[in-house]
Amino acid sequence: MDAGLPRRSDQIFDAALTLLAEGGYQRLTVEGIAERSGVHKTTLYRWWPSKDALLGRALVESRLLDVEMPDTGTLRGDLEHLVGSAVRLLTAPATAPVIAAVLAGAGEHPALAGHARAFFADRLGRERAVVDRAVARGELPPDVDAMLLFDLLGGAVWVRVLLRRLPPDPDTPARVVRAVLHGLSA
Amino acid sequence: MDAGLPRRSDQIFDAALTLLAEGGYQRLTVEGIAERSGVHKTTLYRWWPSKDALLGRALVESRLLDVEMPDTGTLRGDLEHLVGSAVRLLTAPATAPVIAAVLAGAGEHPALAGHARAFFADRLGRERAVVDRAVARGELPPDVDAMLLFDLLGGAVWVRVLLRRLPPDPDTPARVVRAVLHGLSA
Amino acid sequence: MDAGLPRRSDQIFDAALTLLAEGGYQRLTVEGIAERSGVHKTTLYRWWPSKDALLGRALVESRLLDVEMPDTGTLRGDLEHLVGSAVRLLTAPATAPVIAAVLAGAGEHPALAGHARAFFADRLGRERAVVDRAVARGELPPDVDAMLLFDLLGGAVWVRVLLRRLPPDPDTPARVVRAVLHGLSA
Amino acid sequence: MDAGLPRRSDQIFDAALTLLAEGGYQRLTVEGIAERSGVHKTTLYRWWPSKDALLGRALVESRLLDVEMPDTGTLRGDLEHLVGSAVRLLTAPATAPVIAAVLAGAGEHPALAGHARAFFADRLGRERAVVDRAVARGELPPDVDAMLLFDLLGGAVWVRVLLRRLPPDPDTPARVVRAVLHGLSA
DNA sequence: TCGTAAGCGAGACGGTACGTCCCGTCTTGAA
DNA sequence: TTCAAGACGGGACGTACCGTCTCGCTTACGA
Repeated sequence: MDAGLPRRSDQIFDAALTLLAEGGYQRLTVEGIAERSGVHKTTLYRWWPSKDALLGRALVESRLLDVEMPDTGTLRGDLEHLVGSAVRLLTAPATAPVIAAVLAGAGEHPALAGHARAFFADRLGRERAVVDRAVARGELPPDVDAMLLFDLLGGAVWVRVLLRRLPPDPDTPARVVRAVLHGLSA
Repeated sequence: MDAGLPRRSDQIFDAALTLLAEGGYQRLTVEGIAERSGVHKTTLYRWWPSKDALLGRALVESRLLDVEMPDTGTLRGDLEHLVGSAVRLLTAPATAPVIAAVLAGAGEHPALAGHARAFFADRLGRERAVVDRAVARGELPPDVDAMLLFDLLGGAVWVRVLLRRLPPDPDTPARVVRAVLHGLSA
Repeated sequence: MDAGLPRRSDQIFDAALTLLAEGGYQRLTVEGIAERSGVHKTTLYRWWPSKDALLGRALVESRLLDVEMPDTGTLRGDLEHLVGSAVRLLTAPATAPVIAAVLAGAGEHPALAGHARAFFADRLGRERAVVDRAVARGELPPDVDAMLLFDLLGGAVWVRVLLRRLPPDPDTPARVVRAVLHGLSA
Repeated sequence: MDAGLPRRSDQIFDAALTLLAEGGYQRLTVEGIAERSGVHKTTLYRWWPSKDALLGRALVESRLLDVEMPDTGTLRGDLEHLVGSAVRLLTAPATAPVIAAVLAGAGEHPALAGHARAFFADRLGRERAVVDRAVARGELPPDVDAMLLFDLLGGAVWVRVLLRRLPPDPDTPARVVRAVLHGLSA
């Protein structure tokens, strides 16, 4: 896809994500990555200008945060699937610490924030297919604001899991989807 | 609330928040706070175990993140007001970096995360009054899930402002509130 | 005499000079000094801006290169004594490597060169006493150029020992002194 | 003299000596020579085991340090000429840093030291002609110690120029030669 | 009122990580 | 097959903060 990567880029990315998940962004150090991946620190700086650049690339290269787009035949089914995926991403031991760390770091590190933004943009692009099918089926009006739809869904999951730290609840996807589709007013 | 604070705690808190706003969490250093507040580094460590603890306390002490609860007479009005406040909090130069920094730190420092959680819980408690009035006016069903309501609103704002970094848009509050009240389905 | 020195300056200076004698200027590293002296590298940089500054100070502080000024009663005796001292300084296992390293380094490091210069100036000042006594005894004309005298003596020793690497010869002092006092012409 | 030299050895030697004169031994780097001479670093290491070996060879190849042997008809004239040459060699912008660098390197690198020693030996060999003529003219006794003669002259110049860093003085050659020929005693 | 203890300024220190420079070796691909 | 290009492991550099520590001064309170 794009040009050069160091020979042992796999070990490097693995090391970066593992350390990130283990100790958070704070304890993710270039020297740690070097040691863990068996590569010299100098080599890391040869390829990436900073820890963040390396991490961003590692996130893209690993398919860790990829979400499969559902096609259940109904909008409700697709959305519940997506919400479930989001909850899983935010809670599974393999992914939760990575996401938490990236988004924690994004606050301070513009580079990380950029990566996060690109991630969301890409995801939204793929989510639009779900919306398009729903519009074709007449489940959503043709002028529906797809971004708002996913922001409501994703934002709620986000707040509940990461900020409120609510315990997992199997009903959450259904309730959130229902609220977004039909509203909460009397 | 709890006991001791050093003599010049005001200067210290000011210094901390100012530096935070100026340079982000990254450039908020204990030595910087010490220098800026005319207090010795040792003194800071005497009173707070870490930078984050100091910062957490500074946030509580300053009323920077306080939000006034609206009472416009209609649910829609109250909610739009709250969404507007949230957007402002997340974008105003004085508060945005502070929030970003807190959430950055929260990922790594349980103490800060606790502060953040408490902040959300407290806010929700005060927001319930808005919901109660709406229920009394028949604008919301009595069994409405108030937390979900505010999570949808807040989460969408959150995602759009912090993760997607959308440019400010005066229509956002109205559109988000309408979507949450009436749903997006056809 | 002059102000601050770190607590363990003795160990530091010892470490510096030992490493210098052992491995030459090349292998004299700040990290090596730190390790050897049980002091942290940061501490060294707190007190001296560079390796050279530290080394210069170490040379002054240790009295390694001090030479006792003779007073044998005759000029010839005094000078032979001084030449012998110089030869010894340039050949003794404890001092030769240090001098070699300093003067090797002086070529590239102005700071070291400055220290060397100061050393020679100081030495010359003390050597003048020998000349003054000789003048008083009538062994030297009152307008004798003391610096030239010692430069001839010292320079010859220098060239023979360090540049020509001649093997030690017990007659050298006498021959050099005689040549300088009476000349070589027919 | 000895076998192989890389194709662009001229550029390489030029680059080495230029960089040496420009920035001193310190800033003479293999990578710098490679870049400057348009040759790859690997090539340099193929032909010379070290920076110093390369430098030594470059010095021999360039005739930079050659000194023409005078024949003025008098010993005093010849010697003053030689002393003047030495002073010039040690102070001229083109040669001074080279000499300083060689002697810096000589302390640590036997190869360079060998070059230096050979240089002095060769020089002395050619200087003997001056002495022989003077003996023939009766200006020096037949058993004069030629090496000592030149060591006194050269050493004094050495000390004054390199160690004491005395400012240039047109009288120096005459005074030094007179002292060496006739002595300093009353 | 006076001593004793807490608060504080001052700053040396060990320590971790940073990002950089250059060294000398090793690998690879094209001529 | 040779040799350019250059990636790599490695060592040291000098810097920024961290959090700990010891030392005295001063301020205030309680006996």
